[in-house]
Amino acid sequence: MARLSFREQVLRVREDAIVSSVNRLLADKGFDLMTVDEVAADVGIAKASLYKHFASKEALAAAAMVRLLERTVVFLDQQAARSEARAFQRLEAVIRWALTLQLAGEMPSVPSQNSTLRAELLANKVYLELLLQVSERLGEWIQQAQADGDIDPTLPPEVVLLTVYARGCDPVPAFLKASGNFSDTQITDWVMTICLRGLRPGA
Amino acid sequence: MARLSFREQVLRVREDAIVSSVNRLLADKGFDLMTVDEVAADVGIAKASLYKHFASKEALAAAAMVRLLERTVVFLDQQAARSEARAFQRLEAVIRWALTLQLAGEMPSVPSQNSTLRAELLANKVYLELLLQVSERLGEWIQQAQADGDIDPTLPPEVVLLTVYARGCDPVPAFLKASGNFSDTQITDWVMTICLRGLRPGA
DNA sequence: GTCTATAGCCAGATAGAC
DNA sequence: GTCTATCTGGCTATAGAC
Repeated sequence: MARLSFREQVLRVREDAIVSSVNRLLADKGFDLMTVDEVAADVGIAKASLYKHFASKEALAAAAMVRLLERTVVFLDQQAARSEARAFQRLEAVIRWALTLQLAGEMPSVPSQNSTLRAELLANKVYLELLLQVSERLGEWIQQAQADGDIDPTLPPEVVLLTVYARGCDPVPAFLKASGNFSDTQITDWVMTICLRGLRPGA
Repeated sequence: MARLSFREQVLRVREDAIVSSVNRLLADKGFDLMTVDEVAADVGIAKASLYKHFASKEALAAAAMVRLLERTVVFLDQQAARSEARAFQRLEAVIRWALTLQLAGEMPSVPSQNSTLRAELLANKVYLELLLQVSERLGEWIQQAQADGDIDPTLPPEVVLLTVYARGCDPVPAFLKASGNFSDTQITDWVMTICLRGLRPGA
């Protein structure tokens, strides 16, 4: 039993290494331009070995998305534990975290246009359940923040939620970073400001 | 000479039909998922004929981007003619126009990640010149709006410019439209509000 | 479970007749 | 310039030995 457990641990470590590579490549090139050959080369194993762990390229991307959502749940737990914080501040922290991930090149991007990928994600129960959980918890904070007068109450929560999610694939931070003129902190602050207060002058 | 001119006209009409198809397919599926076979089928000609007009798939996309920029210049001219308008109102009109294009499925999307496409665009002098012209004219309006106190003067104009450009590939409008719960006008107004005033309650 | 080698497919691009 | 037919390369996925 100890030996079997050890093997399982090795398996998990290897699969985690695979998902890490996929995560980075998805952040770097996106799903369509990422090739399974690259993933295999990055992990350092043969392509056929990859397919022993994951059934398809879509399954690889799904695993990366699931891990992202799992980490998001952990982050939401941490924020929920800040009993002194307002809902708005928690949302602010979530957006800031997403921007940090993106600037670090760790935010996987999966185009919603790809139909085969979309189908596989919608058929993935773990993914759907996590996505639902994250959306519901963010939705509660959004409504609380609206009740607190911190977020425009005339906006439908659905619109606010999508706006928050969209920070995960906002092209602006990457472009600003590529220009080389600004620090990550500056970029994050500006994008946060624009998201929360808009382009108009502050109060 | 009249006959040659006629032939040239036919040529231009055909190429315009090609670019229109490319434009729609780029808006619908994006560059990576768009296939040249689809373009040919949509136009109603053979693939080989397509290649008599455009040298590559990248050249097709570049032509669509050039046409978009040309139309943008026309729109900027119209706005510049509104002598009573403030710079901020002109920028507002530009963003609204971009959102309208997107909701109509006429905003071509070319991922900045694709290196071959990127290389071809950066080698395209017409494209670069138009992009520069648009950026400079928008940049002037942005600085004017900042001087007028309509846009936060602490934001670098470069950041504001990228934020404006990003409205052209904002995934939020399409998602809201796909939900089927809102009209195009509502969607546009909300995204405009969020872009200009942020998520915070209005003044 | 790991590898090498390859099947199968699809998309970009071209040849050559008309 | 338009077509049909084809080439070529790259990518997903798998076969089969170890």
